[in-house]
Amino acid sequence: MATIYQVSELAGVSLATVSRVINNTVPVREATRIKVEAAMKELGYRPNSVAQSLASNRSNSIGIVVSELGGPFYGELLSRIENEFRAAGKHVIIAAGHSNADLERDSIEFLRGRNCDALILHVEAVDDKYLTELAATGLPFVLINRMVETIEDRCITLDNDRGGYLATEYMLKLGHRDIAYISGPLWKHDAQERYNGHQSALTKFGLSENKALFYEGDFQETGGVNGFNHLRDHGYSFTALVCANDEMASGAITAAHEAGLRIPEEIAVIGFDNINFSHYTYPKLTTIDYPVAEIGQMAARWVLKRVYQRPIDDLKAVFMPKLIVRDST
Amino acid sequence: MATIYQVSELAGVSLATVSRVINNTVPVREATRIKVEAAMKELGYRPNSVAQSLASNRSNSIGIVVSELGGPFYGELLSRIENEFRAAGKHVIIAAGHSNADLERDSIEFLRGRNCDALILHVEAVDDKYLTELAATGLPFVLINRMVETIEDRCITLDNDRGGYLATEYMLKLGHRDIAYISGPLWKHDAQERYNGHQSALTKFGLSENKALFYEGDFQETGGVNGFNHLRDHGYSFTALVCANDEMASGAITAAHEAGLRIPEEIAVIGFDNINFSHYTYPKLTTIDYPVAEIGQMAARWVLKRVYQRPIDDLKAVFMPKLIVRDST
DNA sequence: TTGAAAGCGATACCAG
DNA sequence: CTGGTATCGCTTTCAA
Repeated sequence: MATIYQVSELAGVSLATVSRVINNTVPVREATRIKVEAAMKELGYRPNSVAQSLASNRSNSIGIVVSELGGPFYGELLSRIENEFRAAGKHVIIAAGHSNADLERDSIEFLRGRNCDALILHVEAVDDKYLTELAATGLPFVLINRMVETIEDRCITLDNDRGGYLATEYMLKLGHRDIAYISGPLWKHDAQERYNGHQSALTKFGLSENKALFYEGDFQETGGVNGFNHLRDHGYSFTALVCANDEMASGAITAAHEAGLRIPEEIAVIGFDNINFSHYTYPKLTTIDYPVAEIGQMAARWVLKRVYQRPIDDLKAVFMPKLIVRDST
Repeated sequence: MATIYQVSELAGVSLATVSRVINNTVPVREATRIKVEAAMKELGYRPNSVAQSLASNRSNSIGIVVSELGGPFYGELLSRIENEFRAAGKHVIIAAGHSNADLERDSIEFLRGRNCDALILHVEAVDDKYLTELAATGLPFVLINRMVETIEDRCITLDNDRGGYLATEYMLKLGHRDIAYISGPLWKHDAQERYNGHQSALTKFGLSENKALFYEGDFQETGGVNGFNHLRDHGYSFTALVCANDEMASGAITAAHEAGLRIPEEIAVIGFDNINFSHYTYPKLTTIDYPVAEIGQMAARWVLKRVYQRPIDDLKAVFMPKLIVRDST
């Protein structure tokens, strides 16, 4: 692989000049530029990005930590982020945190070690203190789907509370009064917030929550299945089921089918997230839209603006969920 | 951020020695190692991986090109690959090729520019010639889900032909004779192979293909919807539908529901890939299993063995698809 | 076992 | 506008 030195030699200019035409930072005489470009072409030269990073102290890479690489939710998120950065000539390094504090910390350290210019984090297990201290180190990063007061300006969130409210409110408006709720793990911020929203809606309608109609799931499909069965076995009867995400809703629908119940006639079901496959279910799932793509894009723009000084004006920090009515309610 | 130089100073040893304890390449006296480690700890030292890469001409990063970052298929693939490398202290840089030759080439060039030690490619649009030449440059890479004879030893594939055969054979064994087929874009190797398998099965059973029962889709859900409607409008009637992937099968099922048809009583449907969400459908989708996780793992191991000389014995090149019977047939 | 010193391939400041 | 040169942080001979 040709080096900048060989190019400068072939072009008969100094090494510094070649660097200039590569980065076209300062003006270079047209004739010189042409000579250099010809030389680069002839040698098939491509700058060594590692050397560039070392010299400039910029890696042009952004680290991303998400819980899982698989899964429709993260897929879409990553996809959008990659797109945005790719267009800007940056690239992403991705690591999985698996919703586990140690692994999340590991991933973050790992990425820091790769000299990422910035990080985009979707971490659930590390505590606020860790993140606050991380911010104090000067490492630029954005936090997705989580609000930490001390570093509020780095948070891009969805109003999960509102989403939870919307879901249950919709059921209430349809006339349901016995509404079961399958939650995500309550130690996760978003699960807790969605649940809060659910409770608010009940309160708003003058109802008090029936604990027998609550189940704490795991945000996975099996959680939906188990939750549904548990509620049917141990709980009061209910005509509506609110699930804290689509995977669990899908599981619940499967379980309902197996129990021979008709949806939505006998039980109405609503999910949350509006993942790509939420309409694979039958009947198609009514859900709350989580604008992942937009949030991913915004996170990328935050970095572009704050770290790379790109001129971007509107940085939006809080996104609003939206009710998507389909056939399961 | 502390540098190796500061560590060496604090520890009272030479810079070279510090490097040795970091990489524990050559023996270092126990006492020395302890001094150095203490110094590293005190300074909160973490090696600068960029500098390491430049000096060693090793980036410890593996580039991956897939068609889309979203989507259940690639998600699982990436997830497994990341896992495997993470455990080996390597990391992945991911780029999307979007099934487009220019973008795929771009992605590859981009990754080469980042000095990846190796590449794992799931590319569909670039031609064999390009890949062959790429191999000739000395860049180590594995090709997933595609066989290019000239670089056969770098290919890890699924026997798509066999998979297509299995799907149709199963329908035939169930007694179906009017079997419609919704294919992927035929310019894609895997789509073509799966289709070939379908034809072989028909032939094997002494049937000739009815072109009116063929539709070329796009591997997306809408392709399944359109395909189904097209076949119903323009084709002969059929009792079974073979789809070249699960997304299209899901679309077809939706369309069938809308047409008021019962599955599998009136139309049996089978998919291909066995993506995570293939059982979200109702009835649950019968399909052909594509062992993505294993293939991802194998690709990672290929790299670990070939590029990083890790002792790994069994490198398997061709994987076999498997019939997964659920409720849609 | 350890140290000294020569790179790795760029960037960027300082002159000219 | 262009050239010279120090520098980035670490790896890797070569000697000692």
